[in-house]
Amino acid sequence: MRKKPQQARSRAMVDTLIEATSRVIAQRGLDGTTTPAIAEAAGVSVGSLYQYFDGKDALIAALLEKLVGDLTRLLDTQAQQAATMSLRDTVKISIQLTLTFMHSNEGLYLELARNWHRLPVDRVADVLEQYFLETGRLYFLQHQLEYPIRDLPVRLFITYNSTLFTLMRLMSHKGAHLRQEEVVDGLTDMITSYLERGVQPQDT
Amino acid sequence: MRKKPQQARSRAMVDTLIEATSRVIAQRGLDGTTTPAIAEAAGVSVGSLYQYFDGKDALIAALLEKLVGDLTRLLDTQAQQAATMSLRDTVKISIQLTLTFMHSNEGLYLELARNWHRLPVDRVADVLEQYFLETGRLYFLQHQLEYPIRDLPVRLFITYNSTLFTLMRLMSHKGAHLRQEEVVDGLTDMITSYLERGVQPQDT
Amino acid sequence: MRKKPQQARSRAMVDTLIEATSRVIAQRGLDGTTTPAIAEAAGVSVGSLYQYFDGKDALIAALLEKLVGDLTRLLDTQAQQAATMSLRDTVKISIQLTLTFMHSNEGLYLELARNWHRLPVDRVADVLEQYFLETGRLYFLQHQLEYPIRDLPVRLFITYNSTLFTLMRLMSHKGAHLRQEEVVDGLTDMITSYLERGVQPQDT
Amino acid sequence: MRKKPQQARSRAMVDTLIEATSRVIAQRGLDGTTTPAIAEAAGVSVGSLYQYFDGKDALIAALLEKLVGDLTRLLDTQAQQAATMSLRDTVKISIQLTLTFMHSNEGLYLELARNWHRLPVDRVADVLEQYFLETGRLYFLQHQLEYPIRDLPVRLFITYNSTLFTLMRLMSHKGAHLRQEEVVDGLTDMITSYLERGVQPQDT
DNA sequence: CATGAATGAGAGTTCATTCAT
DNA sequence: TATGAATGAACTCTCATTCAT
Repeated sequence: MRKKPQQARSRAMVDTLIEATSRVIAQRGLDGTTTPAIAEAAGVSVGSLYQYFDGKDALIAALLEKLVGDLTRLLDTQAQQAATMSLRDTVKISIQLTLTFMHSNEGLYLELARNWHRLPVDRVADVLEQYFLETGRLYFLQHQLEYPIRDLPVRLFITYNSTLFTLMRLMSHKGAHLRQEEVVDGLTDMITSYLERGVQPQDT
Repeated sequence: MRKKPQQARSRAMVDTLIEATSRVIAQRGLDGTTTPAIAEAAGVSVGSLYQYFDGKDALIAALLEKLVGDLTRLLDTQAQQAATMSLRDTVKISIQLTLTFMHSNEGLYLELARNWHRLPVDRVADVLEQYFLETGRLYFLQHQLEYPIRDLPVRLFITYNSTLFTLMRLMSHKGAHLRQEEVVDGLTDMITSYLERGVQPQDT
Repeated sequence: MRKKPQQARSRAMVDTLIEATSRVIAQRGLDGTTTPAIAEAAGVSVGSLYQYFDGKDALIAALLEKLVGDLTRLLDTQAQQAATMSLRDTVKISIQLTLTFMHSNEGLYLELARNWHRLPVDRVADVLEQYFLETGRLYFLQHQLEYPIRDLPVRLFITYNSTLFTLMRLMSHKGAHLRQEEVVDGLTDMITSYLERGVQPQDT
Repeated sequence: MRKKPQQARSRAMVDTLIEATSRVIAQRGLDGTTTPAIAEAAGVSVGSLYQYFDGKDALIAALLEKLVGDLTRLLDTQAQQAATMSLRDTVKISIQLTLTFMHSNEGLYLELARNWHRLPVDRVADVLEQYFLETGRLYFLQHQLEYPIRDLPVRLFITYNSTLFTLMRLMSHKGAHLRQEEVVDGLTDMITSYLERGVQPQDT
């Protein structure tokens, strides 16, 4: 960001620009996200964009940073609730939440997820991983499972990538011959039982 | 395609161009794949490119079409062998094969997989699905399992997308703190047990 | 200049801006001298810049005007001393003074000299010419030379341009294979003897 | 240069572009020399410019390179003639030649000389220096002067910079109160006698 | 058929200047 | 009067595509 927003309308402009970037990405795709398009969507001149951001990439990075914040807040709430439920319910609700999330904002997050390899997603990935680790920890505390899950990092890596991309593909399906609910249930089943198998048997 | 390659020379040209496209995508990424770059890699003029293809998209479509063919041949062989093995072995070998495949051709297929949403991948997805369905059918025949698996399409959709994208993410990891073998084993475990649970109990 | 600085505050602002312009030119070169850069260097908003100056060019013109003043004062002192010395010493000291001058202020004057053709330098040139004419006049008075030098304007034009640009080139040399002292001595020699040859022989 | 000109019209294009650059620099100054202006002057699209040159700088570099060639040819001829004349005549003719040169091509070379510090002029400077050294060598051979001039590099540096910039300033003078001929004669006088003083007295 | 020169729309970016606050 | 947000013309450069040779 080039300028520290010192006036009230500056902060508004920053938000407007990030918001415009969201809309453009959602509506025109990442490839159609050009500086003119963003400026137009924000109802602002190109110059203004460069007053506040070093360029297109910086703008997208800021959007992702904002996403990190939003996600953190969302997941923090979620993690609390998750701990009180069964593993299966926790998993299912997480999957449904992800699906809802990806549908929100005109599919913005879907488009971002699709293009993960072209974006600075490390921070986002960290937040997600953190969420899963924390959720797991709380879950085990709650359920009095003494030993932590075996190979937790690997299991998390596999499960959240499987979830994310399977849902992504599901949403992209044109001739949706697959019912959304079935896929969610299938994923829930697959992941729950996989995670359960990682739970160490307690000593007797 | 503008002209049917009726002469040997023409077919050679078409192949050369597709092959050049592969190399450029592998080496410079999909975004770096420009028509001049392809023409140069093919040792041919841009004009010739347009003699045989309607443009860049048509060329990439042709490359994917060729990939469909290659994949079909590869998987046909694979399907035969798979039928004789246990489900777990079948799954594991499929995953390993996928990994090898993605590493081959200088990472061409990895780059294609990453950019699936920008490419006409429907035909490729169909072939993969077909393979899994066929493999499943043969497997059940071989193992005398009377009833087909429950919700087979859903299970296949979930498993191959999970596999594909988890491996894709694994290969893209820079600070690879995850051991490849562990992830393959984890995926194998998750998928095998998920599929097994879809097998209908036989009437007694 | 838009407003006559009638208040002390205003005059201070004008000076601050001109001083900031100096620094920016010296540090970033004339091409890198932008209005935002000047405003920032002055610790002032761009708006204020335009309160006191019609624009960038006006600011630079004001800087040159200030330079005219500084130069006048500097040279006035110099002219006094010069009159008491031999022609050779006068010339040498002038050259050395020019060199020192160009090195001062982080090379500001060197950068201005390099870009003379893009700047309103007429006034500066006039002052320099005036100095040389006055110095000459005093010199001849002092040394009881009845007749003025022949073609004085031409000789001055040639000598001060030769000095200025030769020194400028000397300072810009990267692989300085020429010793500064040698060049100063060479110039001194060339100019002194050229000027001497302009001195009219006195009637006897 | 991006492309080796393989077709005849390619070479023509390269020449056209360099020639257009010349005209634009001469007519609009170096600051007004933009890629659109060059393309327009060449009657060509911007794209073509980038087919043959890496950008504006490369184009200007090519122009200077051409200048090096032209200059070399011009000076080679000159050097031959110079050797047969007196030192004074040689100097005078060189100065007049420089003046003519700077006036030619609508003042192109004047504008280039003015902006020497922003251009890659090393090659040009080398050629000039080479010319002076060679001319000197031939001159001394011709006139049977046994010993070479003292401090030749310094004297050349001083004389050609003095000449170049004094003439440059002369040409830029608006209210030309100085007669061109006078300045040329003055320079000739100054330089000739300066060089002569560098000639070593022969042993007797 | 093959060539590669030529095109030009459009992208990213900068900065002198204006003007509402 | 001071501010700095906003502007937009202009610039450099890219690349898919066309078409004369």
